[in-house]
Amino acid sequence: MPELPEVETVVRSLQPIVTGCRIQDFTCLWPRTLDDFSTTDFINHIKAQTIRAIHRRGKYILLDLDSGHILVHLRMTGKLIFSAVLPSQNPHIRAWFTLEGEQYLYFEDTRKFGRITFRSSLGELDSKLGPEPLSDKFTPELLADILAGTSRQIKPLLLDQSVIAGLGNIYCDEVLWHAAINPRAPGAGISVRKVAVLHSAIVTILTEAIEFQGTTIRDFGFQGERTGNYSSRLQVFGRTGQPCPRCNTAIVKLTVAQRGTHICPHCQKM
DNA sequence: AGTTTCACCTACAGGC
DNA sequence: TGCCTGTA
DNA sequence: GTGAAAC
Repeated sequence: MPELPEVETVVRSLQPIVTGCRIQDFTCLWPRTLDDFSTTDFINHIKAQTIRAIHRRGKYILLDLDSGHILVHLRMTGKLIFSAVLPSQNPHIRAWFTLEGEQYLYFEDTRKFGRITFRSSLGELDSKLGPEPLSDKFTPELLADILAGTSRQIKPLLLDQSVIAGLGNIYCDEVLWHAAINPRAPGAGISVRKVAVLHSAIVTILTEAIEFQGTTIRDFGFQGERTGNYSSRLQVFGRTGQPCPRCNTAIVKLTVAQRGTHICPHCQKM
């Protein structure tokens, strides 16, 4: 499940190899991969354009072209991989860009939830997403403001991409454990002290996860066989029944906002 | 506005 | 082994 | 992981 650190890892792995590449063609085997374009319309927008830069906004991969941008969202199982060959034996390849010089940027996606689209400008995307948690704009004061005004539960709030862009299920559980906050706690009720800890947990955990090239539980990978190494640093996610690293109480799994949620019932009391 | 449920798909783990 | 259910 | 539809 690619979240901010995984998407950032993909972007960094592709950055040195795709920038400067010229797009020759695009093939789509699963039409729904293209969000709101027919394959021919999409090709008309991107054809013969050069990829000038690759970056990330929230969980979106953005390929800047001479004119306009390709947006890629990996959702649950998507992978964007650069290769000189198209793995013909792989049944999960949904689409690919043919690049000049017999090279490919292919989109592999087991569950078919991932999406690719095109936008002339990024304004619309930017306005639907909340602040980047690793930008200077994301201050403890901003987080305090976000939480102060709402009775919404903290976990679904942090997962809402229009509130903060980039957190997903894994890192949400991790940061809440670090700040010792119950995932069902209303935003407005959280103490000033815990908000400060939560802010620094968000920044440090996302930063460290990027350094470890993300978390691989099952599906996440990039550039062939490479996988994330942050799995070994997880404190609560996927550790049901194991001792809390802080107090040794057994980690419990519950459901919050329809998502599997891992907490220490002692550290994260309501 | 906020919350809940469901749909979108495939693979795999666990129980029997 | 194989089916069914639940979960990512 | 996300968006639409329904309370």
